[in-house]
This record gives sequence, C-alpha cells and structure tokens, in this order.
Amino acid sequence: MPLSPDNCPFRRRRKEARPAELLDAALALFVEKGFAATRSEEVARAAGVSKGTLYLYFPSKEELLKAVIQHYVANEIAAGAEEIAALDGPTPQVMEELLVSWWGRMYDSPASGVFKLVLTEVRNFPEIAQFYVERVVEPGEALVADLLRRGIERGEFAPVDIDAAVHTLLMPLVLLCIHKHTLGACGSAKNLDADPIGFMRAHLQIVLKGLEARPAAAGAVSAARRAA
Amino acid sequence: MPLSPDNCPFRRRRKEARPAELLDAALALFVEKGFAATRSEEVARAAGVSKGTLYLYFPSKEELLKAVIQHYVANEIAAGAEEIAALDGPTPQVMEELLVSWWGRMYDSPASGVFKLVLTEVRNFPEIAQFYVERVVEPGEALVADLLRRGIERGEFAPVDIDAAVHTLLMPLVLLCIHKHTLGACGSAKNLDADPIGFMRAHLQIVLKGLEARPAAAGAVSAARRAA
Amino acid sequence: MPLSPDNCPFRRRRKEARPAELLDAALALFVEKGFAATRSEEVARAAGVSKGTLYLYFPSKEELLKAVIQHYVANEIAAGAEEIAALDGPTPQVMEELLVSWWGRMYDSPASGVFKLVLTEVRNFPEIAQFYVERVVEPGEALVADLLRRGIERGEFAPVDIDAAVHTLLMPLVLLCIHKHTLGACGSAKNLDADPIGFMRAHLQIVLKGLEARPAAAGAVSAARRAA
Amino acid sequence: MPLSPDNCPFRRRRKEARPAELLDAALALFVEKGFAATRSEEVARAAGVSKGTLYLYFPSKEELLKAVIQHYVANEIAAGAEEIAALDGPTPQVMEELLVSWWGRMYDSPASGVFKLVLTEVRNFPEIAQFYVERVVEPGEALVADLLRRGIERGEFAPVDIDAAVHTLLMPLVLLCIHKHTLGACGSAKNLDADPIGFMRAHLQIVLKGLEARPAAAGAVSAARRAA
DNA sequence: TATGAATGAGGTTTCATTCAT
DNA sequence: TATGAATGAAACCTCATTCAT
Repeated sequence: MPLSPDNCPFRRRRKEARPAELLDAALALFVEKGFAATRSEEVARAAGVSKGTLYLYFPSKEELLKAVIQHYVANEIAAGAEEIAALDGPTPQVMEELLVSWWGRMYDSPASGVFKLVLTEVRNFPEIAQFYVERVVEPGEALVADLLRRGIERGEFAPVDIDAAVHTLLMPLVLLCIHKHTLGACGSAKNLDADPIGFMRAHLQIVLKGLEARPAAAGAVSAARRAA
Repeated sequence: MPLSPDNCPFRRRRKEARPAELLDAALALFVEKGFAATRSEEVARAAGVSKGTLYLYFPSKEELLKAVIQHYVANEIAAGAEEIAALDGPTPQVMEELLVSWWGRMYDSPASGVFKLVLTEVRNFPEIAQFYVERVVEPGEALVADLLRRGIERGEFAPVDIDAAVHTLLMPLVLLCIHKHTLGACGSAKNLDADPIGFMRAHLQIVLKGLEARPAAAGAVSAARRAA
Repeated sequence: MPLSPDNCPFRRRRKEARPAELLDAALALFVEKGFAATRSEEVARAAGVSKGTLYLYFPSKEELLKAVIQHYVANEIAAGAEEIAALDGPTPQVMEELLVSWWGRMYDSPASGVFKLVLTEVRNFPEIAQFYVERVVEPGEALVADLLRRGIERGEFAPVDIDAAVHTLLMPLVLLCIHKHTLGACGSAKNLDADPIGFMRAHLQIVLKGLEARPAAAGAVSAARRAA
Repeated sequence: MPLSPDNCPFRRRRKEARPAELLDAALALFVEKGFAATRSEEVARAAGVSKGTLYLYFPSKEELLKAVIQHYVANEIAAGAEEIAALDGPTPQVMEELLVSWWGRMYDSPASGVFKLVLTEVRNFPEIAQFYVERVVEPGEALVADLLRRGIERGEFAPVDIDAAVHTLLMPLVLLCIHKHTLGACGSAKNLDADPIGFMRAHLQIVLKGLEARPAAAGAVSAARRAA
C-alpha cells in the first residue's frame, strides 16, 4: 500500500498542528510589534515554516489577524466563563474567586495579548469590534452584572449603578493584561507585573468593600454628593 | 536690504503654526490607524500641506511620532496636575473633584488619544516608555498616592494597599480614554461613551466608598479573606 | 520529503547566475551614467529581473557598487598579473609584451570600465580607494617597477626615476581605458579608439626608447637641463 | 537722488561677483561629489547665497554644470595656450618648458578639477564632449603636434607617430590632474601628489629622450619590432 | 504539502525648482 | 535682488503575495 500523504502519521500531525503553531506565532508577534509592523515572513519563520506555507493555511495576512483574534477569543477567553457561573455561596466571595481565578489564568496565558491586539487593530479592522464585543465584552460583563444583581437582591451589595460597578471591577483587570504586553514589557519595572494576583485581590477587596451593603454609613463623599 | 523672511509676518505666522498643525494631524491619524498604517503623506494632507513640507519640520516619520507623544504629554497631560494639588477640604471630595475634573477635560481633548498611542507603539519605540512613565505615570500616581496617604493619616480612608488603590482609582479612567479611541470609535454603542463623566462619578463613588474608614464593618469578603 | 529548492536544478542555476548578471548590468550602467544617476530599477531591468529581485542579492545600491568594484577588480584586473611575471628575455621586449597583452585584454573587456568607475566614485565612497590601491595600483606598479629595476641592473635601461617611469609607462594605458568609456563613447571620433593596440605599441616604443641605456647621448634636453 | 540698486556700488559689486562665486562653489562640489550627488542648495550655501538666488543666475542645475565647464575651460584652460606658442629655441626645451609651466599652473588651480568633471559627466551630457574636444583637446593636441612636427623638420626629433607621441606626452599630465581630485584626495598617500612638478619634469625627460633624433640606435625593442 | 525566488505596488524620503514676499 | 517655505516628481527600499518546482 503506497504511503499516501494522509496515511503518513508524522505528516498528518504536522499538518493538523500547523494552524495552531502559526496562530501562536502570529499572536506573539502581532502583540509585540503590531499588525502592520509584523512581516508575514516573520510569522512563518517563528512557526518554523516558510513564507509560502503560511499562505496554504491563511489566505492573507489580514485573515490571519482575524483568525488569531477569533481563535484566542473563542478558545481561551470565552471558554471557561460559564463553568463557574453556577457556583453558589456568598456573592462577594464568588465574585472575587471568579474574577481572580479567571483573570489570573488569563494573565499568565499568551491569550492575554489579545486585549492589546484588539485595542490596537480594531480601528483598522472594524469587524473585529463586533466579534469581540459579542464574544468577550458582553458575555463577560453580563456574567459580572448578573452576579452583582444577585448580590443586590440578596442584600449582599448595596444598590449601585450596575454598569459602572461592572467597569470598576473589570477595567483594572483588563488594563493589567494590556500593561503586561506594553509598558510592562519595556523594562519599566512596576510592581504591577511583580505580583499581578496580589494586585487583583487587593483591587477586588477595595471595590467589593465599596459595593457592600451597609447601614447608611453616611461617609464623607456620600454626604458631600448629596449636598452638591 | 533683502526682504528677510523673518520680516514677513504672514510667512512667519505660517511657519510657526505648522508644527502644531502637523502634530495635531499626526496625533489624530496615529491614534486612528496606528503609526505603521498611517502614511506620512496622509498626515501632511490632513495638516493641509504637501508631503515634502512635513519633512521640513520633522526629519522622519519616527521623529514625528516621538514629537507627537512628547508634545501632548508635555503640554496637555503633565500640565495642570499640580494646580489642584493644593486645594484643601475633605480628602475624598478633593480626590473625586480632582480626578473628575482632570480626566473629564482629558477625555474631551484629542490628547486622550496618546494613551492609546503609547500602548500601541511603546513596544516598537521603547524610548517612549521611559518618557511616558517619567512624565505621566509616576507624577500622576504620586499625586493620587499622596492624597490617599493624607486621607489615611486624617482617618478619612482606611489603611489600604496604596499602590493597588491608586490603580483601582486610575485604571478605569485610563481605559475609558482608550475605549473612546478604540471600541468606542467603532460604533459598538456602549453607554460608556454616552456619559463618560457620569461613569467617572459613579466609579469614584464606589471606590471611595471602598476606601472609607469604617468601624470594622466585618463584611463577607473581609471575613472570608481573614479566614483564608 | 519536501521539494527543497536546492534540489531544483533550474532554480539553482538561476540563483547562482543572478549575482553575476546583476554585477554585469550594474557595471555597465554605473560606468555609463555614474552611480548616483543610475536608478536601481535600471540595473535590475538590464539584468532581466525586477526591482525587488536586485534587493534579494544586494542589500542596497551602495553595497552593489562596492560589490561591482570588488568583483571586477578581484576577478578581472588583479587576476592574471603574476602569470607573465616569470617570462624571461630582453627586458624591454618583455615589458612591451606584458603591457600590450594585459592592457589589450583589459581594454576589450567590460572590466575596463572600473577605471572610470573608481575615479568617479572614490570621493563619495572612500573605502573604495583603499581596496583599489591595494589590489590594483600597488601590485601593478610593483610589477612594472620590478621589471624596470631588472632592466637597469642588466644595463638594458638607463638609471631613471623608477616611479616617474612607471607612471609614464602606465598612465596612458589607464587613460586609454577611461577614454573608451568617456569621450570615446560620445562619438567624438578619435583615432585612439580606432586602434588602441596600435597606440599602445607606439606609446611603448617611444617610452622604452626613452628608457634605453645609451652612451650619454647628450641630447638637447639633457644639455639644457644641465644648464638650468 | 534715490539710491537705485544699480547705483549702489556694494550691491553692484556683489551682483557682478555672484556668478563667479557660484561657479567656483559649483566646480569644487561637482568635482568632489559628482554632479548628481551634489544638491543645488549645497552650491548656493557654499557661495554664501540662498537656494533661490542660484536660480536667478542659472536656470537649472544642468545649465550650471555646463556653465562651470565652459567657464573654466574658456577662462583657465584654453587661455594662455597661444601665448607661448611663439617662443623659439631648441624644440625639446620649448616643449618641456611649455608643458611644465602650463600644466604646473593648471595642477595648482581649481580648474584642474574640470578634467575629472568632464570624464565623470560627459556620458550624461554629451554636448559637453563637443565643447571640450573643440576647446581643449584639439587645440592642446594641435599645439603639441605642431611643436613635434617642427622638431622633426629641424632634425631635433626622430620621425615618430605624431598622434601617439602627443598622447604619450600629455596623458600622464592629464591623469595627474585627475589623480589630484580622486585617489589623491582620499589620503592614499602617493608621491605623485607630493611633487607633481618633479614628476612632470621626470616624465618629460623620459619621453623627450624617447623622441630624440639619434643615429639609428638599434635598441632591443626597435630591433625586435622590426623582426615582428 | 512545502519551498523560496520573484514580483511590483506602495511606502518613506530627497531635492530641483517655484514663488510670494 | 534675495529669500526660504512649499511643492511633488522621482528615487530607494520593503514586503505581501504568487507560483514553478
């Protein structure tokens, strides 16, 4: 029996692994240098193949970018979100554990680079926006918003502006990931990168304390606001 | 006597105005499309001059980028910070007013784009990092950290991780500016852009409440943490 | 097994032939129009390839110039000098045969253009000078100087200023090659180009006669000089 | 009486001196860097005027080149040739004095650069060839040829190939001037530049001795030639 | 399937020339 | 007359993409 290419296990494995290797290489380089400043040959070389081979798997550099974002958004970011939604217990604790565990893994993964990548390239490829908002922003914010609403209903959180609270909770986590791939990668040694999980916990403690339901603590700010 | 061009008011006014016009145009385009994807002729045309004229004022596209960042960082961002540092009153209120007024103006100004621009280009031009950290990050964080320390000393704030609190306060404001020039500019209608000042106030209320000094409120999270 | 391009005879032959083809084209055009006035695309087209291909083989136009000079100096000019050094016989006759045969071949070869090229470009690329002096001027002059010294020792030549004699012998041969690519290529029909070998022989006859050892011929000039 | 521009002696002097100053600057730069590699602003600055002023005197860079060549050929090179033609005395001595004095002055003058300039640019501007041949080459060679013929008629010179002898006499002098502005200007220390007059005299002694009329000296070369 | 030589559109930058002052 | 800001054609060089092998 002739060894047809599809019967050759080594080759098939390579062939099946190629797209993922190319996407990995592309993610790293696009995040590092930006899409326009990355040469497609660099991506190919980083994935261990030649320029031509890249084009066997992706029809153009632009499609490669979209595939990178879709791949990491779909496989690494969107995944795993729902698994934790069901877990019960005191809502603030669930919120903290959920965010620290999910963002902790995200921060350590190369996928964290997509946050920078999306910000960087979304103006040039607006279809990215729709995909990213639908698959990342909205589900992520909805999850947190639902948890917030549950806490408010249960009397664990004070009734607050849900949208603002969601952003207050999440934005520093997003920017932490972005920082890792921008200033954090330039040697400007900030403690942010030294102990990201520590920052996450400290951040969440502050914000969750700010969300706590309390017997009208009449703090300085609240009073001042009422006066204004 | 030859008619020296320095005696010609029209020419002189144009010549002095050109750099600023070019920097404005460059900021807008670099923020919109990224540095690499912006053609230098586009910048020139947007400033109402021809390709060649750009090179009379900036020796290369790369120098133009650095000049853009330095110009806006120096003139728009770093300026005006110290003016408010002196005002007295209840520290949380000062904090809120300071941040809302400063970031509100920043958000509305084209200079808000530099936050995106720095994130986007700092990996390719690492000297930007040093300049930006020295001129923006460190002074800005120091200002907020000083205010936090003052509040803690006065018993207005609970003793917290200063660095974390600074980031919890500022990161959403930074990301709000970035959002304006990224997803916010792609038609993905988020209420963030509809009422940025409203978001800033709501955000600060939550965080400042989280920083309030209170008689050991023994909330769920704090208890859980202590147990861990 | 992937079809490596090194296994492809057609491709390999092209790839190996390209640099020489490009150097030929570059020599011809640089000599004709000068380095600065030759567009790199012209060189590529003359070699039958496109602009981009040129840059696969030479990193810049400047490096192409240096490669041209090194290639022709090394391969065409420096080569073949020593082969004749050994031949014996009456020194004046050896000198004549050596110079006529070597310069005759040089004149007919495209490599004769490098003499003009070096003169033309050496001020803008001073590293050319060192290479050319080391590889062409010094060995060439040394060869002729050695022959002259041998002739003087044997009593075939009068004792003369060796350096001056070398230049008197060689300079017209150099300028003949330069002439071919300058005035001679402009249609200003001079008999120089009609019979270069004839001129070489006539020139050498005159100079070698001037170098002959003779019983103090006390000619007009010599007498006049002594008086002065 | 108002001081009209033409009445202002300083201005008029400048105005009249300008073309010469521009030509001097242009000669120096064109010789040094080549025509194409010299920016017209460089010429203007070297002459102490601005870019625009250059164009008040010469309609284009190309016309400036032609003016440079015509100016120096007409004023410096062609001039002075006839003055010496009349002087009498032993022809070899006249020849030597004529050539040494004329070429000695030429070598020391900036005008010596035109020899390089013509060689360099004649292929791109063929009308230069005609002008140069008519005004320099032909009169110069004719002068020497006439002197040679006179010497032969008087029995001072052996009957030789006139054209070849003219070139043998003149080419080293031409190449000496070219050398000054090419290799000689690159620090490749050759004794040529150390004592040009010395070389000229030594060269002429050798050649004039080669041209001497003698009682059939039957030297090695002459004999060999007859046999061939 | 994999390669890399080849292409040429497109980008950055230069500079001869113009012209308002 | 003199200036130098402005222009835009044209040069150098890059790199996404193709395709013969």
